[in-house]
Amino acid sequence: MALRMYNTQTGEKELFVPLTPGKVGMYVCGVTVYDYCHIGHARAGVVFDIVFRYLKYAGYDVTYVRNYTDIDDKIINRANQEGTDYRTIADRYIQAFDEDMALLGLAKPTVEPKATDHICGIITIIEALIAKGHAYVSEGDVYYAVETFPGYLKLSGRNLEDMQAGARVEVGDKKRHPMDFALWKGSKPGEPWWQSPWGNGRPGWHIECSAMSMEFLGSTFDIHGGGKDLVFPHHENEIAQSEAANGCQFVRYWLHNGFVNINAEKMSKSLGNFFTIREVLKKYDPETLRFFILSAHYRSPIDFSDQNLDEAQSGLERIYSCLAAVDDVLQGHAPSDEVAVIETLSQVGQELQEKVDQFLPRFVEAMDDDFNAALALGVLFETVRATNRFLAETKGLTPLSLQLVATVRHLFVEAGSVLGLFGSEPSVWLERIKSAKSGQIDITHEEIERLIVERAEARATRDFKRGDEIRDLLLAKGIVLLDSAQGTTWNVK
RNA sequence: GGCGCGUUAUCCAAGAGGCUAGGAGCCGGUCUGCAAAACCGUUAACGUCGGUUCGAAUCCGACACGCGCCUCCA
Repeated sequence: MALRMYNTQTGEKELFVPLTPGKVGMYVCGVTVYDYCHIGHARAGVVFDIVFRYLKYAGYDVTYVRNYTDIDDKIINRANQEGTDYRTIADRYIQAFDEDMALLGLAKPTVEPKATDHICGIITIIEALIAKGHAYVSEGDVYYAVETFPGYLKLSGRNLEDMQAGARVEVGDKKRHPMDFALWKGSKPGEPWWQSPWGNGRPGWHIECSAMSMEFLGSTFDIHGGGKDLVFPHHENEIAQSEAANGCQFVRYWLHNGFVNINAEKMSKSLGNFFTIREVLKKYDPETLRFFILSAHYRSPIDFSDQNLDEAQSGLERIYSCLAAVDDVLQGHAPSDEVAVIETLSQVGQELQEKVDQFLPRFVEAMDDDFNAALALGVLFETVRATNRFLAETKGLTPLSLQLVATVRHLFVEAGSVLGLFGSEPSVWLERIKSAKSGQIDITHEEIERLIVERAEARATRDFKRGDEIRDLLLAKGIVLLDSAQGTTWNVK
């Protein structure tokens, strides 16, 4: 099987063949840095992180470019509100973005360019567009004339007439056609500006991506990604700019991730139903959020809710618990490289061996099929079950069975490196979840410990009534007691 | 109005003509003084109505419901 991916432009899954064998150029629209990122940004970030990681895993030499749009109306507005300059705002939210994405475990792209570092490239493209008759100057602004580009709207499969029928487009008198869009905007007093052949001004939205992708990936490159909401107008406009200026195909594969919904409705700023990554991470572990995002196919919508996050956490805990048990077994029982003498596996051992043998082929098959991470997770869970069963039913681990368990561990590390999961020490991660939960209770650890001791004493004298009373008391406060041969520990419900 | 997408068991969610997806939950079991936790096992589904086919969640058509884009958006 070979990698196939869904191309928005054709509406089909296509076999991936890079422009240059062994190499991939990939550009993903980052963020406009004027506020903290929300869960929708988290999804886009994670989705294309997986694409990036999987391409590398598949052996490609990947150049991954993800930009910061650090000059824009929204940034300027925000700066005016706060009585500061655009740079302060942009830098603040670039830093916040970096922090959020690092928490979510995103690998660093090869390059993370800023629009304002590419003003020259932007001006060059605009000049070329004007020279070729695709753009025109109008009172200090420069606009792209959409009617001059025959392929306009080919990505979203629409036409200009239909678009205007529902028209909520402002007809600016500076524009020749209502759908024309700004490449360059003359600056008003007090606004940031750069010198240009058309006077002082700043770039419009869209053009920065054409300039930066061309700078780092060339006129034609393999993959361009972003959220579905960027298909129109952002990506259409990028195509129009780049293809008209360069006279060649811009992007070979267009990838778009689905939305994050709240109660089945798109999360968006205008609806006011959004959560920032920071807010969510106060309550949930970042890996839980990442796991949640990966539990659905990247093109489907996902519904963000406490219940769904809780379920994701339960699932991830299941995997980490299994890995913790595996590490426990492996600790002190380093599997020897010597092949065991004549030794055969038990029935459950053979079943696990089978899962282990199928693991990578099935994982790769899932990921090859348009990055189906949800299916890939299914493979992991099946292996977890087989491993748990093997561990539970195997007494006295032989060299062969230890080797098997060690292989399981390696496979999870390998798959985890592609999914950006299981980077933590399992026992540490589980402990962190526990302590995070304990932040939400109103009883001190000392008090809990005192009651546990009291209960132990009661049980020692077979005063089970008192013991159960204490257990119920703690349960009412959300504390679950875990009795074991080694004593009693506790957890938050 | 134009264009597009979706509807899978209690919930989340893969799959896309015949082959156990998976997770959470329920229930049963192991363990326990009893529980809990953990682990094991188990259950159930393809929106409605037609059509194509030996065979349809899967393909085709109609309908219903939900959603998205057409304005800034990941």
